[in-house]
Amino acid sequence: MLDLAILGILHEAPMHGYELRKQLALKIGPMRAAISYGSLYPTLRRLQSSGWITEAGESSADDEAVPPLTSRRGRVVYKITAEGKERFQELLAQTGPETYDDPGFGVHFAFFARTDADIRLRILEGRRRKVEERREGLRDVLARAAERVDAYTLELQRHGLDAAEREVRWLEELIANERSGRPPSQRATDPETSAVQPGHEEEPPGQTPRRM
Amino acid sequence: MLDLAILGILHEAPMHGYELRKQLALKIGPMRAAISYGSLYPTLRRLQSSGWITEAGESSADDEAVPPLTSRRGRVVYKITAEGKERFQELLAQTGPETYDDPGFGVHFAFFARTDADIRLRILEGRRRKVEERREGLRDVLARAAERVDAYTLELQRHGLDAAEREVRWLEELIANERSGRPPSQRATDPETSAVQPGHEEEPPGQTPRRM
DNA sequence: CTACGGATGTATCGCGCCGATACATCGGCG
DNA sequence: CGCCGATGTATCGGCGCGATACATCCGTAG
Repeated sequence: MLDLAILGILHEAPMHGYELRKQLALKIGPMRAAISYGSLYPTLRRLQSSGWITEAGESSADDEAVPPLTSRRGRVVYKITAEGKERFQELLAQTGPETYDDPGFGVHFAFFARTDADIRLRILEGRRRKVEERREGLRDVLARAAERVDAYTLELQRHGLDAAEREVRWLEELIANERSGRPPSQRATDPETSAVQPGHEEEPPGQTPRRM
Repeated sequence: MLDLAILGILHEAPMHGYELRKQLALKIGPMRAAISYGSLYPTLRRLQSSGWITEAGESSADDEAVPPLTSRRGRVVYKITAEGKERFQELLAQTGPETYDDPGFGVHFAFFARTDADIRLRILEGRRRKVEERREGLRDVLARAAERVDAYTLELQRHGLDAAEREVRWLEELIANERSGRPPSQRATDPETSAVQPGHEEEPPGQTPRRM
Protein backbone atom coordinates (compact mmCIF):
# COMPACT_ATOMS: atom_id res chain seq x y z
CA MET A 1 0.00 0.00 0.00
CA LEU A 2 2.81 2.34 0.89
CA ASP A 3 4.69 0.80 -2.00
CA LEU A 4 2.04 1.97 -4.42
CA ALA A 5 1.94 5.45 -2.97
CA ILE A 6 5.70 5.91 -3.00
CA LEU A 7 6.14 4.57 -6.51
CA GLY A 8 3.32 6.83 -7.63
CA ILE A 9 4.92 9.94 -6.20
CA LEU A 10 8.38 9.07 -7.47
CA HIS A 11 6.78 8.45 -10.84
CA GLU A 12 6.25 12.17 -11.11
CA ALA A 13 9.68 13.30 -9.93
CA PRO A 14 12.76 12.07 -8.07
CA MET A 15 12.69 13.09 -4.46
CA HIS A 16 14.24 12.58 -1.05
CA GLY A 17 12.44 11.17 1.96
CA TYR A 18 11.36 14.32 3.69
CA GLU A 19 9.89 15.89 0.57
CA LEU A 20 8.36 12.56 -0.37
CA ARG A 21 6.46 12.46 2.86
CA LYS A 22 5.01 15.91 2.27
CA GLN A 23 3.88 15.03 -1.25
CA LEU A 24 2.40 11.84 0.14
CA ALA A 25 0.42 13.83 2.65
CA LEU A 26 -0.98 16.03 -0.13
CA LYS A 27 -1.84 13.07 -2.33
CA ILE A 28 -3.33 10.57 0.07
CA GLY A 29 -3.92 12.95 2.95
CA PRO A 30 -7.67 12.97 2.45
CA MET A 31 -7.91 9.31 3.37
CA ARG A 32 -5.03 8.57 5.69
CA ALA A 33 -3.06 10.60 8.17
CA ALA A 34 0.46 11.42 7.12
CA ILE A 35 2.60 8.33 7.06
CA SER A 36 5.38 8.08 9.58
CA TYR A 37 9.10 7.88 9.03
CA GLY A 38 9.05 4.60 10.83
CA SER A 39 7.27 3.24 7.78
CA LEU A 40 8.77 5.44 5.11
CA TYR A 41 12.48 4.75 5.47
CA PRO A 42 12.22 0.97 5.86
CA THR A 43 9.88 0.88 2.88
CA LEU A 44 12.28 2.93 0.80
CA ARG A 45 15.03 0.48 1.63
CA ARG A 46 12.82 -2.45 0.72
CA LEU A 47 11.83 -0.88 -2.58
CA GLN A 48 15.46 -0.19 -3.32
CA SER A 49 16.61 -3.73 -2.60
CA SER A 50 13.79 -5.00 -4.80
CA GLY A 51 15.06 -2.82 -7.59
CA TRP A 52 11.94 -0.68 -7.96
CA ILE A 53 13.80 2.49 -7.06
CA THR A 54 17.42 3.64 -7.02
CA GLU A 55 19.47 6.24 -5.26
CA ALA A 56 20.13 9.17 -7.52
CA GLY A 57 22.93 10.76 -5.50
CA GLU A 58 22.29 14.43 -5.13
CA SER A 59 25.87 15.44 -4.42
CA SER A 60 27.02 18.52 -6.27
CA ALA A 61 30.34 16.69 -6.57
CA ASP A 62 32.45 18.89 -4.37
CA ASP A 63 32.55 17.44 -0.86
CA GLU A 64 31.46 13.84 -1.20
CA ALA A 65 34.95 12.48 -0.72
CA VAL A 66 35.01 13.78 2.84
CA PRO A 67 32.96 11.47 5.10
CA PRO A 68 33.28 14.34 7.43
CA LEU A 69 33.74 14.91 11.08
CA THR A 70 30.27 13.99 12.23
CA SER A 71 29.42 11.28 9.73
CA ARG A 72 27.59 13.71 7.53
CA ARG A 73 24.38 12.30 6.09
CA GLY A 74 23.41 14.23 3.00
CA ARG A 75 19.90 13.98 1.68
CA VAL A 76 19.29 10.86 -0.33
CA VAL A 77 17.34 11.36 -3.54
CA TYR A 78 15.43 8.38 -4.88
CA LYS A 79 14.13 7.85 -8.38
CA ILE A 80 11.92 5.18 -9.86
CA THR A 81 13.33 2.53 -12.21
CA ALA A 82 11.80 0.93 -15.27
CA GLU A 83 10.97 -2.16 -13.21
CA GLY A 84 9.48 0.17 -10.65
CA LYS A 85 7.11 1.58 -13.24
CA GLU A 86 6.00 -1.94 -14.17
CA ARG A 87 5.50 -2.75 -10.54
CA PHE A 88 3.48 0.42 -10.15
CA GLN A 89 1.06 -0.61 -12.89
CA GLU A 90 0.82 -4.05 -11.35
CA LEU A 91 -0.06 -2.64 -7.95
CA LEU A 92 -2.52 -0.21 -9.47
CA ALA A 93 -4.56 -3.08 -10.88
CA GLN A 94 -4.76 -5.03 -7.62
CA THR A 95 -7.84 -4.61 -5.50
CA GLY A 96 -7.17 -4.34 -1.81
CA PRO A 97 -8.56 -6.61 0.92
CA GLU A 98 -12.25 -7.05 1.43
CA THR A 99 -12.47 -4.92 4.55
CA TYR A 100 -14.43 -1.73 4.71
CA ASP A 101 -11.89 0.66 6.15
CA ASP A 102 -9.36 -0.19 3.48
CA PRO A 103 -7.03 2.76 3.08
CA GLY A 104 -5.85 1.23 -0.16
CA PHE A 105 -8.85 2.59 -2.02
CA GLY A 106 -7.87 6.18 -1.37
CA VAL A 107 -4.38 5.55 -2.66
CA HIS A 108 -5.66 3.85 -5.77
CA PHE A 109 -8.06 6.69 -6.40
CA ALA A 110 -5.36 9.29 -5.96
CA PHE A 111 -3.54 7.80 -8.94
CA PHE A 112 -6.57 7.35 -11.17
CA ALA A 113 -5.12 9.87 -13.61
CA ARG A 114 -2.50 7.24 -14.43
CA THR A 115 -4.88 4.27 -14.36
CA ASP A 116 -6.63 2.60 -17.29
CA ALA A 117 -10.32 3.34 -17.60
CA ASP A 118 -11.44 -0.28 -17.18
CA ILE A 119 -9.39 -0.66 -14.02
CA ARG A 120 -10.77 2.58 -12.66
CA LEU A 121 -14.24 1.21 -13.11
CA ARG A 122 -13.35 -2.09 -11.48
CA ILE A 123 -11.86 -0.37 -8.46
CA LEU A 124 -14.81 1.97 -8.06
CA GLU A 125 -17.32 -0.86 -8.30
CA GLY A 126 -15.35 -2.98 -5.87
CA ARG A 127 -15.32 -0.15 -3.41
CA ARG A 128 -19.03 0.44 -3.91
CA ARG A 129 -19.78 -3.20 -3.21
CA LYS A 130 -17.87 -3.05 0.05
CA VAL A 131 -19.51 0.14 1.24
CA GLU A 132 -22.93 -1.18 0.25
CA GLU A 133 -22.36 -4.30 2.30
CA ARG A 134 -21.39 -2.22 5.24
CA ARG A 135 -24.41 0.01 4.75
CA GLU A 136 -26.73 -2.97 4.72
CA GLY A 137 -25.11 -4.32 7.83
CA LEU A 138 -25.62 -1.07 9.66
CA ARG A 139 -29.21 -0.83 8.49
CA ASP A 140 -29.95 -4.28 9.85
CA VAL A 141 -28.34 -3.47 13.16
CA LEU A 142 -30.18 -0.19 13.44
CA ALA A 143 -33.52 -1.70 12.58
CA ARG A 144 -33.12 -4.62 14.95
CA ALA A 145 -31.28 -3.06 17.86
CA ALA A 146 -33.08 0.24 18.39
CA GLU A 147 -34.43 -0.96 21.73
CA ARG A 148 -31.48 -2.93 23.02
CA VAL A 149 -28.56 -0.53 22.93
CA ASP A 150 -27.90 2.79 24.57
CA ALA A 151 -28.49 6.08 22.82
CA TYR A 152 -24.80 6.80 22.21
CA THR A 153 -24.13 3.53 20.44
CA LEU A 154 -27.22 4.15 18.40
CA GLU A 155 -26.05 7.61 17.46
CA LEU A 156 -22.66 6.25 16.39
CA GLN A 157 -24.28 3.66 14.19
CA ARG A 158 -26.55 6.28 12.71
CA HIS A 159 -23.58 8.46 11.86
CA GLY A 160 -21.76 5.50 10.34
CA LEU A 161 -24.78 4.63 8.24
CA ASP A 162 -25.08 8.20 7.05
CA ALA A 163 -21.45 8.26 6.00
CA ALA A 164 -21.83 4.95 4.18
CA GLU A 165 -24.93 6.12 2.29
CA ARG A 166 -23.17 9.28 1.34
CA GLU A 167 -20.13 7.46 0.04
CA VAL A 168 -22.25 5.11 -2.03
CA ARG A 169 -23.91 8.10 -3.65
CA TRP A 170 -20.53 9.65 -4.32
CA LEU A 171 -19.32 6.43 -5.89
CA GLU A 172 -22.45 6.12 -8.02
CA GLU A 173 -21.77 9.55 -9.39
CA LEU A 174 -18.17 8.75 -10.16
CA ILE A 175 -19.11 5.46 -11.80
CA ALA A 176 -21.73 7.15 -13.95
CA ASN A 177 -19.12 9.67 -15.03
CA GLU A 178 -16.66 6.93 -15.85
CA ARG A 179 -19.19 5.05 -17.93
CA SER A 180 -20.04 8.07 -19.99
CA GLY A 181 -16.36 8.43 -20.62
CA ARG A 182 -15.67 11.87 -19.27
CA PRO A 183 -13.23 12.98 -16.61
CA PRO A 184 -14.47 13.47 -13.10
CA SER A 185 -16.49 16.56 -12.52
CA GLN A 186 -16.24 19.97 -13.98
CA ARG A 187 -17.68 20.57 -10.58
CA ALA A 188 -17.01 23.94 -8.97
CA THR A 189 -15.95 24.76 -5.46
CA ASP A 190 -17.87 28.00 -5.81
CA PRO A 191 -21.54 27.22 -6.26
CA GLU A 192 -22.31 29.54 -9.15
CA THR A 193 -19.86 28.16 -11.68
CA SER A 194 -21.26 24.64 -11.58
CA ALA A 195 -21.68 23.95 -15.28
CA VAL A 196 -22.12 20.21 -15.05
CA GLN A 197 -22.83 19.36 -18.65
CA PRO A 198 -26.59 19.50 -19.04
CA GLY A 199 -28.47 17.52 -21.64
CA HIS A 200 -27.21 14.12 -20.51
CA GLU A 201 -29.74 11.31 -20.28
CA GLU A 202 -30.16 8.99 -17.26
CA GLU A 203 -29.44 10.07 -13.71
CA PRO A 204 -32.92 11.16 -12.70
CA PRO A 205 -32.30 10.83 -8.93
CA GLY A 206 -28.67 11.72 -8.46
CA GLN A 207 -26.94 15.05 -8.85
CA THR A 208 -26.17 15.64 -5.23
CA PRO A 209 -25.16 19.26 -5.35
CA ARG A 210 -22.06 19.05 -3.19
CA ARG A 211 -23.28 21.77 -0.90
CA MET A 212 -23.63 21.57 2.86
CA MET B 1 -7.37 0.60 22.12
CA LEU B 2 -8.44 -2.99 21.83
CA ASP B 3 -7.94 -3.19 25.57
CA LEU B 4 -10.59 -0.56 26.10
CA ALA B 5 -13.02 -2.20 23.73
CA ILE B 6 -12.61 -5.67 25.22
CA LEU B 7 -12.89 -4.48 28.80
CA GLY B 8 -15.96 -2.52 27.82
CA ILE B 9 -17.71 -5.51 26.30
CA LEU B 10 -16.74 -7.83 29.13
CA HIS B 11 -18.02 -5.18 31.50
CA GLU B 12 -21.50 -6.02 30.31
CA ALA B 13 -21.23 -9.79 30.42
CA PRO B 14 -18.68 -12.62 30.55
CA MET B 15 -17.98 -14.02 27.15
CA HIS B 16 -15.70 -16.22 25.06
CA GLY B 17 -13.53 -15.02 22.20
CA TYR B 18 -15.77 -15.76 19.26
CA GLU B 19 -18.82 -14.13 20.79
CA LEU B 20 -16.67 -11.26 22.00
CA ARG B 21 -15.59 -10.53 18.48
CA LYS B 22 -19.17 -10.38 17.27
CA GLN B 23 -20.20 -8.01 20.05
CA LEU B 24 -17.15 -5.93 19.28
CA ALA B 25 -18.23 -5.68 15.66
CA LEU B 26 -21.66 -4.44 16.71
CA LYS B 27 -20.23 -1.93 19.16
CA ILE B 28 -17.34 -0.41 17.28
CA GLY B 29 -18.29 -1.64 13.84
CA PRO B 30 -19.38 1.79 12.65
CA MET B 31 -15.83 3.09 12.91
CA ARG B 32 -13.53 0.13 12.41
CA ALA B 33 -13.80 -3.11 10.53
CA ALA B 34 -14.17 -6.21 12.67
CA ILE B 35 -11.01 -6.88 14.58
CA SER B 36 -9.04 -9.97 13.71
CA TYR B 37 -8.28 -12.99 15.84
CA GLY B 38 -4.65 -12.26 15.33
CA SER B 39 -5.23 -9.29 17.60
CA LEU B 40 -7.97 -10.63 19.79
CA TYR B 41 -6.38 -13.71 21.28
CA PRO B 42 -2.97 -12.22 22.05
CA THR B 43 -4.73 -9.23 23.61
CA LEU B 44 -6.89 -11.48 25.74
CA ARG B 45 -3.80 -13.22 26.97
CA ARG B 46 -2.12 -9.92 27.75
CA LEU B 47 -5.17 -8.66 29.61
CA GLN B 48 -5.31 -11.87 31.56
CA SER B 49 -1.66 -11.79 32.58
CA SER B 50 -2.13 -8.17 33.66
CA GLY B 51 -4.98 -9.26 35.87
CA TRP B 52 -7.68 -7.20 34.18
CA ILE B 53 -9.65 -10.29 33.18
CA THR B 54 -9.85 -13.90 34.33
CA GLU B 55 -10.89 -17.20 32.89
CA ALA B 56 -14.32 -18.16 34.14
CA GLY B 57 -14.29 -21.81 33.13
CA GLU B 58 -17.50 -22.67 31.36
CA SER B 59 -17.41 -26.37 32.08
CA SER B 60 -20.74 -27.82 33.11
CA ALA B 61 -18.68 -30.06 35.41
CA ASP B 62 -19.33 -33.37 33.74
CA ASP B 63 -16.62 -34.07 31.19
CA GLU B 64 -13.79 -31.76 32.13
CA ALA B 65 -11.74 -34.53 33.68
CA VAL B 66 -11.30 -36.11 30.26
CA PRO B 67 -8.67 -34.16 28.28
CA PRO B 68 -9.98 -36.24 25.52
CA LEU B 69 -8.67 -37.96 22.46
CA THR B 70 -7.96 -34.95 20.30
CA SER B 71 -6.75 -32.45 22.87
CA ARG B 72 -10.19 -30.97 23.16
CA ARG B 73 -10.17 -27.19 23.43
CA GLY B 74 -13.39 -26.11 25.02
CA ARG B 75 -14.53 -22.53 24.72
CA VAL B 76 -12.79 -20.24 27.14
CA VAL B 77 -15.04 -17.75 28.87
CA TYR B 78 -13.46 -14.55 30.15
CA LYS B 79 -14.80 -12.16 32.73
CA ILE B 80 -13.63 -8.78 33.90
CA THR B 81 -12.04 -8.33 37.33
CA ALA B 82 -12.32 -5.47 39.80
CA GLU B 83 -8.90 -4.23 38.67
CA GLY B 84 -10.14 -4.54 35.13
CA LYS B 85 -13.01 -2.19 35.87
CA GLU B 86 -10.60 0.35 37.30
CA ARG B 87 -8.41 0.00 34.25
CA PHE B 88 -11.45 0.49 32.05
CA GLN B 89 -12.27 3.81 33.66
CA GLU B 90 -8.65 4.83 33.37
CA LEU B 91 -8.56 4.06 29.65
CA LEU B 92 -11.89 5.77 29.10
CA ALA B 93 -10.43 9.06 30.31
CA GLN B 94 -7.35 8.95 28.09
CA THR B 95 -7.44 10.83 24.83
CA GLY B 96 -5.90 9.01 21.91
CA PRO B 97 -3.04 10.25 19.74
CA GLU B 98 -3.26 13.49 17.82
CA THR B 99 -3.79 11.95 14.42
CA TYR B 100 -6.94 12.40 12.43
CA ASP B 101 -7.84 8.85 11.56
CA ASP B 102 -7.73 7.78 15.18
CA PRO B 103 -9.97 4.77 15.58
CA GLY B 104 -9.80 5.31 19.32
CA PHE B 105 -12.45 7.99 19.18
CA GLY B 106 -15.09 5.61 17.93
CA VAL B 107 -14.35 3.19 20.72
CA HIS B 108 -14.51 5.89 23.33
CA PHE B 109 -17.77 7.14 21.94
CA ALA B 110 -19.27 3.67 21.90
CA PHE B 111 -18.87 3.55 25.68
CA PHE B 112 -20.09 7.05 26.43
CA ALA B 113 -23.03 5.63 28.33
CA ARG B 114 -20.52 4.54 30.95
CA THR B 115 -18.40 7.70 30.81
CA ASP B 116 -18.59 10.74 33.06
CA ALA B 117 -20.17 13.80 31.51
CA ASP B 118 -17.07 15.99 31.78
CA ILE B 119 -14.94 13.35 30.13
CA ARG B 120 -17.45 12.94 27.36
CA LEU B 121 -17.22 16.64 26.68
CA ARG B 122 -13.43 16.57 26.70
CA ILE B 123 -13.29 13.69 24.25
CA LEU B 124 -15.81 15.29 21.91
CA GLU B 125 -13.98 18.61 21.92
CA GLY B 126 -10.65 16.92 21.36
CA ARG B 127 -12.06 15.09 18.39
CA ARG B 128 -13.59 18.28 17.05
CA ARG B 129 -10.27 20.06 17.26
CA LYS B 130 -8.57 17.33 15.26
CA VAL B 131 -11.21 17.22 12.56
CA GLU B 132 -11.24 21.00 12.33
CA GLU B 133 -7.49 21.04 11.82
CA ARG B 134 -7.82 18.50 9.08
CA ARG B 135 -10.65 20.47 7.52
CA GLU B 136 -8.55 23.63 7.46
CA GLY B 137 -5.68 21.75 5.93
CA LEU B 138 -7.85 20.40 3.15
CA ARG B 139 -9.35 23.84 2.53
CA ASP B 140 -5.91 25.33 2.11
CA VAL B 141 -4.84 22.59 -0.25
CA LEU B 142 -8.00 22.91 -2.29
CA ALA B 143 -7.78 26.67 -2.52
CA ARG B 144 -4.13 26.66 -3.48
CA ALA B 145 -3.85 23.60 -5.66
CA ALA B 146 -6.95 23.74 -7.83
CA GLU B 147 -4.84 24.26 -10.94
CA ARG B 148 -1.85 22.10 -10.17
CA VAL B 149 -3.28 18.66 -9.56
CA ASP B 150 -5.35 16.33 -11.66
CA ALA B 151 -9.12 16.16 -11.44
CA TYR B 152 -9.18 12.86 -9.54
CA THR B 153 -6.92 14.04 -6.76
CA LEU B 154 -9.02 17.16 -6.56
CA GLU B 155 -12.20 15.15 -6.31
CA LEU B 156 -10.72 13.01 -3.55
CA GLN B 157 -9.75 16.08 -1.57
CA ARG B 158 -13.17 17.55 -2.09
CA HIS B 159 -14.81 14.42 -0.77
CA GLY B 160 -12.48 14.40 2.21
CA LEU B 161 -13.28 18.01 2.96
CA ASP B 162 -16.98 17.33 2.73
CA ALA B 163 -16.69 14.45 5.17
CA ALA B 164 -14.66 16.57 7.57
CA GLU B 165 -17.17 19.42 7.47
CA ARG B 166 -19.98 17.00 8.07
CA GLU B 167 -18.26 15.42 11.04
CA VAL B 168 -17.56 18.80 12.60
CA ARG B 169 -21.23 19.66 12.36
CA TRP B 170 -22.15 16.31 13.89
CA LEU B 171 -19.74 16.93 16.75
CA GLU B 172 -21.06 20.46 17.31
CA GLU B 173 -24.50 19.03 17.73
CA LEU B 174 -23.36 16.39 20.16
CA ILE B 175 -21.38 18.94 22.16
CA ALA B 176 -24.35 21.27 22.33
CA ASN B 177 -26.47 18.39 23.59
CA GLU B 178 -23.89 17.48 26.19
CA ARG B 179 -23.67 21.04 27.47
CA SER B 180 -27.38 21.29 27.95
CA GLY B 181 -27.13 18.13 29.98
CA ARG B 182 -29.33 15.74 28.10
CA PRO B 183 -28.61 12.41 26.41
CA PRO B 184 -28.02 12.34 22.68
CA SER B 185 -30.80 12.53 20.22
CA GLN B 186 -34.42 12.11 20.75
CA ARG B 187 -33.98 12.38 17.07
CA ALA B 188 -36.55 10.83 14.80
CA THR B 189 -35.25 9.50 11.56
CA ASP B 190 -38.50 7.63 11.59
CA PRO B 191 -41.13 9.43 13.64
CA GLU B 192 -42.18 6.35 15.60
CA THR B 193 -38.79 5.35 17.02
CA SER B 194 -38.79 8.10 19.61
CA ALA B 195 -39.23 5.82 22.62
CA VAL B 196 -35.54 5.32 23.26
CA GLN B 197 -35.18 4.72 26.95
CA PRO B 198 -31.49 4.76 27.79
CA GLY B 199 -32.27 3.76 31.35
CA HIS B 200 -28.80 4.56 32.66
CA GLU B 201 -27.62 6.08 35.90
CA GLU B 202 -27.34 9.83 36.55
CA GLU B 203 -28.45 12.30 33.92
CA PRO B 204 -31.12 14.50 35.53
CA PRO B 205 -33.85 15.30 33.05
CA GLY B 206 -33.49 18.77 31.58
CA GLN B 207 -35.59 17.76 28.61
CA THR B 208 -35.93 20.83 26.55
CA PRO B 209 -36.86 19.02 23.40
CA ARG B 210 -34.68 19.77 20.43
CA ARG B 211 -34.43 18.27 17.02
CA MET B 212 -31.21 18.13 15.03
C1' DC C 1 27.32 38.40 18.06
C1' DT C 2 25.46 34.71 19.88
C1' DA C 3 22.34 31.37 21.31
C1' DC C 4 17.83 29.64 20.65
C1' DG C 5 14.19 27.61 18.45
C1' DG C 6 11.98 25.83 14.33
C1' DA C 7 12.28 23.73 9.79
C1' DT C 8 14.80 20.31 7.28
C1' DG C 9 16.60 15.74 7.10
C1' DT C 10 17.77 10.58 8.06
C1' DA C 11 17.23 6.76 10.91
C1' DT C 12 15.88 2.99 14.56
C1' DC C 13 13.04 0.43 18.01
C1' DG C 14 9.10 -1.72 20.06
C1' DC C 15 4.64 -3.13 19.41
C1' DG C 16 -0.35 -3.07 18.03
C1' DC C 17 -3.05 -4.94 14.72
C1' DC C 18 -4.01 -7.28 10.31
C1' DG C 19 -4.60 -11.13 6.92
C1' DA C 20 -3.69 -15.81 6.06
C1' DT C 21 -3.70 -20.11 7.70
C1' DA C 22 -4.40 -24.31 10.49
C1' DC C 23 -7.14 -27.31 13.00
C1' DA C 24 -11.20 -29.14 15.57
C1' DT C 25 -16.30 -29.68 16.67
C1' DC C 26 -21.19 -29.50 15.72
C1' DG C 27 -25.69 -29.25 13.52
C1' DG C 28 -28.42 -29.47 9.43
C1' DC C 29 -29.61 -30.71 4.77
C1' DG C 30 -29.40 -33.26 0.68
C1' DC D 1 -23.90 -40.70 5.30
C1' DG D 2 -21.18 -37.28 3.90
C1' DC D 3 -20.50 -32.50 3.00
C1' DC D 4 -20.63 -27.73 4.29
C1' DG D 5 -21.04 -23.70 6.89
C1' DA D 6 -21.04 -21.85 11.52
C1' DT D 7 -18.64 -22.05 15.78
C1' DG D 8 -14.33 -21.91 18.15
C1' DT D 9 -9.18 -21.31 19.47
C1' DA D 10 -4.69 -20.31 18.01
C1' DT D 11 -0.12 -18.82 15.56
C1' DC D 12 2.89 -16.40 12.17
C1' DG D 13 4.89 -12.87 9.21
C1' DG D 14 4.78 -8.34 8.31
C1' DC D 15 3.11 -3.51 7.74
C1' DG D 16 2.69 0.82 9.66
C1' DC D 17 2.69 3.79 13.86
C1' DG D 18 4.47 6.73 17.65
C1' DA D 19 8.45 7.90 20.20
C1' DT D 20 12.93 9.01 20.06
C1' DA D 21 17.63 10.36 18.63
C1' DC D 22 20.67 13.11 16.21
C1' DA D 23 22.54 16.53 12.84
C1' DT D 24 22.32 20.82 9.90
C1' DC D 25 20.72 25.33 8.50
C1' DC D 26 18.71 29.83 9.14
C1' DG D 27 16.32 33.73 10.98
C1' DT D 28 15.86 36.53 14.81
C1' DA D 29 15.55 37.99 19.59
C1' DG D 30 18.40 39.15 23.25
